[in-house]
Amino acid sequence: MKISTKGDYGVRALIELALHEGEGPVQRADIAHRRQIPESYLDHLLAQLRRDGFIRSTRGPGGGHELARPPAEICLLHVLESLEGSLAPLGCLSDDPADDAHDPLCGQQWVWREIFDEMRRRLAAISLADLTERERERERAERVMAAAPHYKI
Amino acid sequence: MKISTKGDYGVRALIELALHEGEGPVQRADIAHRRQIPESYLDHLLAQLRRDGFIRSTRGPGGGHELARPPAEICLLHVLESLEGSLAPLGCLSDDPADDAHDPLCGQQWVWREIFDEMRRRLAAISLADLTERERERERAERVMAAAPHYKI
DNA sequence: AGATTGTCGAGCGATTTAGTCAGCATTGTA
DNA sequence: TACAATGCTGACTAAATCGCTCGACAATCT
Ligand code: FES
Ligand code: FES
Repeated sequence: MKISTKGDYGVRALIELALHEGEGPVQRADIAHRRQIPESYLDHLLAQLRRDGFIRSTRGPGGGHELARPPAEICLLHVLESLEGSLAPLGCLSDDPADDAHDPLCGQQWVWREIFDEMRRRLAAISLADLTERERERERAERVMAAAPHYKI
Repeated sequence: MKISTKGDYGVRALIELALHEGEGPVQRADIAHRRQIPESYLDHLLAQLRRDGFIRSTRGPGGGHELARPPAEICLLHVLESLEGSLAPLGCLSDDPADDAHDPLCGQQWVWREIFDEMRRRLAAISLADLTERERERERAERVMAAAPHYKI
C-alpha cells in the first residue's frame, strides 16, 4: 500500500522546477542534488514526465528542464498517475483493463471505491503552485525562527 | 499503491466467517472454495489473524475457524493492518520505525497525511457486520431480480 | 488406531523496485 | 569546425516482495 519512490521523487523534482519557474531551464544534476535523488534514476522520471507533457527539456550547454505549463495548472493526481500508473488500491477498481479478476462476491469493493474517489478528489485539487506555496511559507517561518531564536518553543 | 491479495483474501475470509457466525467453526477448505482463495495460502492468513486475536481455531474433525469477537466489533482498519502492516502510503508517514529516510524539504507530506488520515477514519468506521449486511442486501436484490426477470434494466 | 482437521516454517518462481551504465543525440561556444 | 555540455535511450541487474506450494507435525474426535 505504498506509493513508490518514482512518485515521490517525481513530485519533488517538479516542485523544484516550479520554484524556479521563469528562470530558464534547471539541470538534471541540480534537481538531483537539491532533492536528493539519484541522478541517473531521475533521468527516467523526467523522461516519463516529458512524454506526458508536464515538462519541456532542452539539450546542449545551458540546457535543462522546465515546466511545460504554469504550476497552478499541474495537479498531483495526473503527475502521480503518470509516474505510478493507476493509483487504484485494488485491481478491480482500476480502469486499466490489464487488471481483472474480481471476485463478484467480494463485499468490500464499495469501501475502497469510496476511499479511492476521495483520494483522487483531493489529489486533483492540489497543484504544484500549492506545493511550492507551502514550501515557501515554511521557509519563511524557518527564517523567522533563525532570526529570533528566543521564539523557539 | 495497491493493497496485496493478503488484505483482500483475509477480509473475504472474515466475511465468510461473519456470515456463519454462531453456526460453529467453518473449515479452511470451505472458506477457500467459497471465496476462491488458494487453500494453503489461506493458512498463513488465518494464522496471522489468529495471532492478532480476530479468530479462534479448533483442530480435529469438526474443527475450523470462527470469529473471536462479534462481527460488529471488528473493523476493517485493524484487519488490514494485521495482514498488510502499516497502510501508510509513504514511509515517512508510517509509525513503523523501520521506515525512515524522509526528505525534510519534501513539501508533499501534508497532502498524504491528510489522505491517509481520511482513509484510516473510513476504514475504522466499517465493521464486518456492515460488510455482511451489504452482501445480504445484494443477495436479496438478486433474488428479486431472478424471481421477476421483467424488472431487468 | 486412524481419520480429520489445524499449525508452522522452509523454500521457490515470477514480478516489481530501484536503480546503474554505456552510448548516442543535440546544441551552444570558442 | 571542434569540442564540451547537456539531455535521451535502452539494456542490464541486484534486491525485495508477492503469491504461492509443500512437507512435517500437532491436536482432536470416533
Ligand atoms: S475482489 Fe475486488 S474488492 Fe475484493
Ligand atoms: S519524503 Fe516524505 S513526502 Fe516526500
